Amino acid sequence: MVMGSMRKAKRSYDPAAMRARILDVASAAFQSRGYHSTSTHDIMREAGITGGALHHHFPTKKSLGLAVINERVAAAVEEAWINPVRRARTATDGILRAFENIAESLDKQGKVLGCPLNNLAVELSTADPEFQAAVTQVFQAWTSTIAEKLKADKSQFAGRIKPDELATLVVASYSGAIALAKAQQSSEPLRICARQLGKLLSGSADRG
Amino acid sequence: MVMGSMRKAKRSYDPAAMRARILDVASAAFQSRGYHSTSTHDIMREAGITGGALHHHFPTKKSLGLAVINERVAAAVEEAWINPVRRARTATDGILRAFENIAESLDKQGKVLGCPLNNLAVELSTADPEFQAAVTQVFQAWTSTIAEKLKADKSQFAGRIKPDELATLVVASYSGAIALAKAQQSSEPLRICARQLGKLLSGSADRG
DNA sequence: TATCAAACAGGACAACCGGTCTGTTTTTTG
DNA sequence: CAAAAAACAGACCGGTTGTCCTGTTTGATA
Repeated sequence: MVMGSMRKAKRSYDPAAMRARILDVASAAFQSRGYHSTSTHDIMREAGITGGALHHHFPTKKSLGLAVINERVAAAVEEAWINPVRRARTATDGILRAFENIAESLDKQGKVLGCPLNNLAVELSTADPEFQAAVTQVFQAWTSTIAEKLKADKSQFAGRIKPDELATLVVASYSGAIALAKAQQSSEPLRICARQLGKLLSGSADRG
Repeated sequence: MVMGSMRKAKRSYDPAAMRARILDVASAAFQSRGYHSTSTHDIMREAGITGGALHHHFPTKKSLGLAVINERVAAAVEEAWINPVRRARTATDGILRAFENIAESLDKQGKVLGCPLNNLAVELSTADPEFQAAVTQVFQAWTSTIAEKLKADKSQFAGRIKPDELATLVVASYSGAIALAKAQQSSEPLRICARQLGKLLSGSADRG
């Protein structure tokens, strides 16, 4: 070990970047290993930071978990579902494309880690009221966006279907499908559910 | 503290009952708190046993977890889904009744703890291959039973629908619905999904 | 430039975790 | 009925966990 040439890396003193790096590492770790199986020391090591830095930005592990849900997980749901559905031509189109896009990205990756929201929802909902509230809020935004798009679709005349209920089924089907996908490490459940869901969505348009 | 009148409870030396009690406590604890959040000491204390007894029947925590999945969780799925669906008049009838029965039992209980299979599937599938295999097997038995019932239904003429795919959607919808129910601590998502799913199931019968 | 708070570094700690070990009691076996 | 095996009791251990504490360095402020 040559010590003479080793200089300590200077501190960057960029609190925003530090906080972002912690959230990056934490959200990735929580998704792949889960909240309880990830220790604060794991996060410190993977992020290359010390306990002081972690404690400064997130005094407790719980506060870090809440920040991951409110900032990273919410943003992920927005990118994968909320924005695509809003921009889509029709609700059905946006929903089925979201399924397909996620299924494709799963095939590209080696492992199926599951939906970050669903993972934390199942693990932490009953563990803590604050976690539950944070998770519920993201689910709510997700569901209501789909419901709004369904209402906006001109092909569905008012009263024939219940957009809020149909949106709930879509979210539930996706969450369950990705849970199945995680269990059998395959994207097939996602594609299967998309196909079957498509029948209901197209059927609702002309039958109600 | 009066010690003179205290007698040590005699050992029962009933290994089957001891093993059953451990599985009772463990499966209940795993469902309400999750696998990783439940310590072996928790189980020992709640079951009123010592480390020696626990280690004798289940040398490792993992072996206990596998036994819970293979014996208790599998049995729970059989009782709540597999047997009711087999005995039902039609597949649609059995499926919707299973949703409704579970929703009712959730209302009776104070808390929504989620589906024991789904909980452990999400928490442990990526953590260990043996857990994944055990979970997948239960999912498989569940799905194939529904698919078989769908095939047996005379109202669905052959080729019009894909029973295996429809069964996957049913299981996924239920798993996701109960995840939503757990998140918002309400049985509503379950009832909503049952209603929406009913449209697809009845529609499949006469339209395909 | 002196002052002060924010932003880290890094060690320490009590509690806890899963697993092991030795010993004792009961049942089963030969 | 002796011997062996099974079924426990209960203490113990090394490693890990989340959190806290004391410094030190930097940027903001006045």
